[in-house]
Amino acid sequence: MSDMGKKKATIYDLSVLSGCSPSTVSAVLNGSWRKRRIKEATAQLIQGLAEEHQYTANLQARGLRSSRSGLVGLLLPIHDNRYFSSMAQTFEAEVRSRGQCPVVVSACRDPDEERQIVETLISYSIDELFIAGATDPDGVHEVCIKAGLRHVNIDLPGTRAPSVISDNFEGARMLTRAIIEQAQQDGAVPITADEVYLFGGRDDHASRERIRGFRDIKIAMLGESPEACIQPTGYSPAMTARAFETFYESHGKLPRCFFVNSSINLEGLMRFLGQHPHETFADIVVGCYDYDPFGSFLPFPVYMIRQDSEAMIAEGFRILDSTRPPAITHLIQPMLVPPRTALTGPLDALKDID
Amino acid sequence: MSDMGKKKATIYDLSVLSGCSPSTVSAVLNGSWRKRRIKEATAQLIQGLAEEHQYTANLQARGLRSSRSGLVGLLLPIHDNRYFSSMAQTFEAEVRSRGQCPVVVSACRDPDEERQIVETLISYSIDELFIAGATDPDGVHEVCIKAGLRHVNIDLPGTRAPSVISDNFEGARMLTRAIIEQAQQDGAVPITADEVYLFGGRDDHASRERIRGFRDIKIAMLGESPEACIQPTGYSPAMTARAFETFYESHGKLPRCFFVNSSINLEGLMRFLGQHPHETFADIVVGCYDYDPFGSFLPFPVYMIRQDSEAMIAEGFRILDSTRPPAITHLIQPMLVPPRTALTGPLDALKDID
DNA sequence: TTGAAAGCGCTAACAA
DNA sequence: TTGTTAGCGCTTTCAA
Repeated sequence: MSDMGKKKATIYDLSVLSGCSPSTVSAVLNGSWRKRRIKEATAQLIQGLAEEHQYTANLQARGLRSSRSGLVGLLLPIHDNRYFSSMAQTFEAEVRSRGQCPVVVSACRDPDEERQIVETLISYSIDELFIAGATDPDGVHEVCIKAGLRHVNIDLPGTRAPSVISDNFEGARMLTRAIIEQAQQDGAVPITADEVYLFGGRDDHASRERIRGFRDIKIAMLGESPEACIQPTGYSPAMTARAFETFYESHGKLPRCFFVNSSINLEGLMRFLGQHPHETFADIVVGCYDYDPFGSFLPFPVYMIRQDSEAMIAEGFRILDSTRPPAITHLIQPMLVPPRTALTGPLDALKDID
Repeated sequence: MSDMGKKKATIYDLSVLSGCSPSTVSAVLNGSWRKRRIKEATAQLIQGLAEEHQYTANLQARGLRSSRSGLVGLLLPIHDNRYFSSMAQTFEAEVRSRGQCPVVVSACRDPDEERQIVETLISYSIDELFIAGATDPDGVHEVCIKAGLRHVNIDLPGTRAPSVISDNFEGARMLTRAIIEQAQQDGAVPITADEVYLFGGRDDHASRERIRGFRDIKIAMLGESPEACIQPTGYSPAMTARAFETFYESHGKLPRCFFVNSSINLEGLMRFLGQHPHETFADIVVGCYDYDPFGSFLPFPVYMIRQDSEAMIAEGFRILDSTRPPAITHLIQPMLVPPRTALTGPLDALKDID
C-alpha cells in the first residue's frame, strides 16, 4: 500500500511518462504554464500523472535555481509570551495565505544572536524578513542589506528600514490615566505623585516612549514626578521581581498604583506575589503594557494595553509588497483593556466544531 | 564600506583566489577537511579568504546535493499558548545547540492541515520532525514514512511511531486529589461527588487519560461519579465558555470544584468570568491541566499541572538519535503546582544583565 | 506550443 | 594531500 521504498518522483520521471520535455513538465507543475502557452490537454495529462505518482516539488532545488525559497522569516525576542506568540500565530496565517512558508525564530534579545540567526536564514535564501522587537534593528538591517533581503521592523523601530510599531506614547498615556483614575476612585486618601510608579523596560525606543507617556499624564494629573518613580528593570522577570522586593523592603508595601512595562515584567510581579501573603496588595492598581488573557483576571485591578499585532503584521506585508518603501515609522494604535476582560484571539477565527 | 552590490562569494570564487580546487574549498568550509586529510595550512588559507570575502554557504545548494537541509521541524497545534510556546522555546535552544535550524509551525488541530504542512516541510527536505499534539499522529506518520523522514510524537501519542507524552493519568490523579482536598478543607459543608466537575478536552488520548485519572480519584474519595460531571467541550475557549454559561444558567452557580482540561479551556473560564460579577465564584476551587504563570494567581485557588516539556523534547532527541527506535510510548512525569506559584521558565537560563 | 541545454552552488566518489 | 567530474532537481533563456 505505501510507496515506502521508492524515491520521490521528479520532473524527469514525469517527463518520460508523459512524453513531454522536462521544461514543459516544470512549467505545468509550477503554475507558469498558462503564460508559457502550454496546451490545456498537455497540462492535464501531466497534472494527472503528477497526482498519480504523488509528485511534490523539491523546494531546495527550485530555490537553488531561482535564488528564492518561499520562506518568510519572523525574528522574535522570545516565543514564550502571549504578545509574541499571538504575533507568530497571525504571521503564520498570513504567510500561509500567500502560499509561502513561515519560519519563526527567537533570538532572546541578544544582538549577536540576532545577527547570526538572520545570517542563517539568509543562507536558506528566505524571501522576506520581519524583525520584531530586535535589540539592534540597524545591525540586523546591515546584514539584510548586504544580502539584498527585503525586511521590515515590527514593534521596535530602526532608523534604516521601514518600521511598524505601536503608538507607545499614546498607549502609555491611556494606561497611566486609567490606573490613576482607578486609584483615585478606589482610595480613601487621594493619591499623590510619589505613589505612582513604573517598573520594567530598558533603554529602547518602546520603553522610552512609554516612560514619556507615563510622565506626561502623571504630571498633568498629579504634578511633578519624582525620578525614583521610574524603575527600568530590563525585561527579565527575575530582575523585575527583585525590584519589587527592594521596594517592598524599604517601604513595607508596594506602590498603590503602578505601570508595568510589559507582560514579561508582570511575570516578575507574580514571582514577588508568590513570596508574600495575599493581604500585602489588597488595594494596588496595576497597568500592564501588553495584554494577557490571564493577566486581566488577577486579584487586583489590572488595566492592560493590547497591541494590535494583526494590524502591524498586515502593515508590514503592505510595506514589503510596495516597491522601494521609505525608511519611515508607521504607528499603529493599541487599545486599552479594562480589568477582567477576555478578548478573543487569532484562533477564534477557526472553524472549531469541538 | 558595504558590499551591497556584489553577489555572494561561492566556493568557486575562493577556489580561484586560493588556487585550490572547489572540492578542497568545500571540504574546508563544511568542516569535513580533517577527515579528508587536508593540510592545516591549506585550510587556514581558505578560511582566511572565506572570512575576508564574507563567504557563507548556500544552504539550499548544500541541501539539494546532500538531500538534507539542517532544518528540524516542530509541528504544534497553536503557538499562542504558554505550554506550546515554552515547548517551542526549549526546542529552539536544543536544535540550535546541535547546529541545526528550528522550524516551528502550527496546524490549528486540523488533520488535513497537519498533513499538508508536513508535506511542505518535507519538500524542504527537513531532517527530523517533532509532532506535538497532532490530532492525527498516524496520518502524519504515513506522510513521514513515505518520505523516509525520522519523526517522533510528543504530547499526543501515535501507534506507529515512537511517542513521548506526559503521564496524563498520574497527573490527573494528582490534580484531582489536590482540588478535592482543597475544597474539603475550604468548605463549611463537606463536598459531594456531584459538585466536582471536569470541563474541556475531547476524544484524544490525553483527554481520555485525564478523565480516567479524574474518575479514579474522584470515586476513591467521594464515591460514584455522575456522568454529567464530565463535560468534554473540545479545546476552544469559546465552547468552554459556553459550557460554563450553560451550567451556570441551570444551577445558578459554578461547581464548587472543577478540573479544566487545558489552559486553552481555562481561557474559556476567563471569558465566562468576564461576564459575571466577582462574587459569583467566591469559593470555587479549580485545577488546570497545564501551567500558566498568570493562571496560577487568579482570585480563587488554581492548582496547575506543569508538564515537563524540556524532558519531553530531550527524550524526543534521544529517540531520534538512536537507530530504529521502536514505536513505544515514553511517559514523562508532570508536576503539581500549588496556587500562587511562579515557576521559572526556559528563559531564565539566559545571561540577563538588564 | 514545445524542447534542448545551461547552469544555480554544493558534495562526494574516484583519480591522481 | 588534492583535483576532476558528475550530478542533486529545478528554472529559464533561446531555438524550433
